Amino acid sequence: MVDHQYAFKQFTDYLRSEGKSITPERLDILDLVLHEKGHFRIEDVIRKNERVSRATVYRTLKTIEDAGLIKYIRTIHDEKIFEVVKEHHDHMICEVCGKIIEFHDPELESLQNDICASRGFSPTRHTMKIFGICPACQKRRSQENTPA
Amino acid sequence: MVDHQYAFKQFTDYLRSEGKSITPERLDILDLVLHEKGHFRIEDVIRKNERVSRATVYRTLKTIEDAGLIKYIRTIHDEKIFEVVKEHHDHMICEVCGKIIEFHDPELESLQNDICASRGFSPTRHTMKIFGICPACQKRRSQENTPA
DNA sequence: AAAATAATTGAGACTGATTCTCAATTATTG
DNA sequence: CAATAATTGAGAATCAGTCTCAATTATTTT
Ligand SMILES: [Mn+2]
Ligand SMILES: [Mn+2]
Ligand SMILES: [Zn+2]
Ligand SMILES: [Zn+2]
Repeated sequence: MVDHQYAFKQFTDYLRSEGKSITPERLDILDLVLHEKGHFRIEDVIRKNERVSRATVYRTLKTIEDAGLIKYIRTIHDEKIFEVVKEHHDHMICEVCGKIIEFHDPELESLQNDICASRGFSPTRHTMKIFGICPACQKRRSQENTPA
Repeated sequence: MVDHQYAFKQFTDYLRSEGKSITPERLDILDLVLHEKGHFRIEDVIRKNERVSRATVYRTLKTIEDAGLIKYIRTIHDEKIFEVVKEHHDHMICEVCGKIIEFHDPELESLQNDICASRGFSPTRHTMKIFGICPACQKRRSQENTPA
């Protein structure tokens, strides 16, 4: 999904450009994060790392975020959920099962830019979350409401 | 901006429909909240209320939120910011001064619905935040970069 | 209106998440 | 390699938010 080689270069370049050290802890966390599929929580990273301390996990996730390699969203329950930054996309979040569906729509993006332009606002990034019910949960519900 | 009379009715109706009591604490908090202009933080409400306990402020804001009269967004620094629910709108948030600009665009809304429909997702609500630089901060910046 | 019942409140303890402190360790620089 | 600067780990501290439970207040019932 994401070129690890390239991500490591991005990260080390970022560290150097900021005068930060390249430490095994930082590289380990990045490696772990790159191997996560989809969305993950901080506690996942803490647990999967016997080696690196909790404090450093927090510090390093922040650093990786600052480097632009990961970002986070908030679920309906306000939980922080991280993900590796790929192409830009937005999210649909199921209020029943919590499933997160990613989508991207160029028309939507350009419309947003138009809206900003019309107000003299210079956008750098955005987040959009649509809450609702995913197809699977809709099906499950309609079945429950139609007993045999 | 919002009809207080009507908001109180909405709230008391909600409380009754849920078998909840109509208490002076709840009415006080709602009143305070309705008098807030724009966006406010929980701590604002706690401070402005010598009378009502912290726990009850939290509980009551949750109740008012459940009644659909307020909602919250997260700033760039992850602070919870409440606001009284008016017509639906989205937000532009200035990364320099923190200013929150509200906007509404029907085209954007219908496009979102189309996108959901095309994926079989049944939307109930959404939040969209565009981060960037507001007109005022843009002007300030360009002036600073053009010394006399 | 008083009694009985049900819900709410306040104070402070508690929780879980995140940040901080600082001495010990490790990376970088020349 | 020595000197210097940055990072780390362990646990203390902080912070927002939640919980407990006895005392209080609202609602419902006689
Ligand atoms: Mn995603
Ligand atoms: Mn708003
Ligand atoms: Zn679902
Ligand atoms: Zn601004």
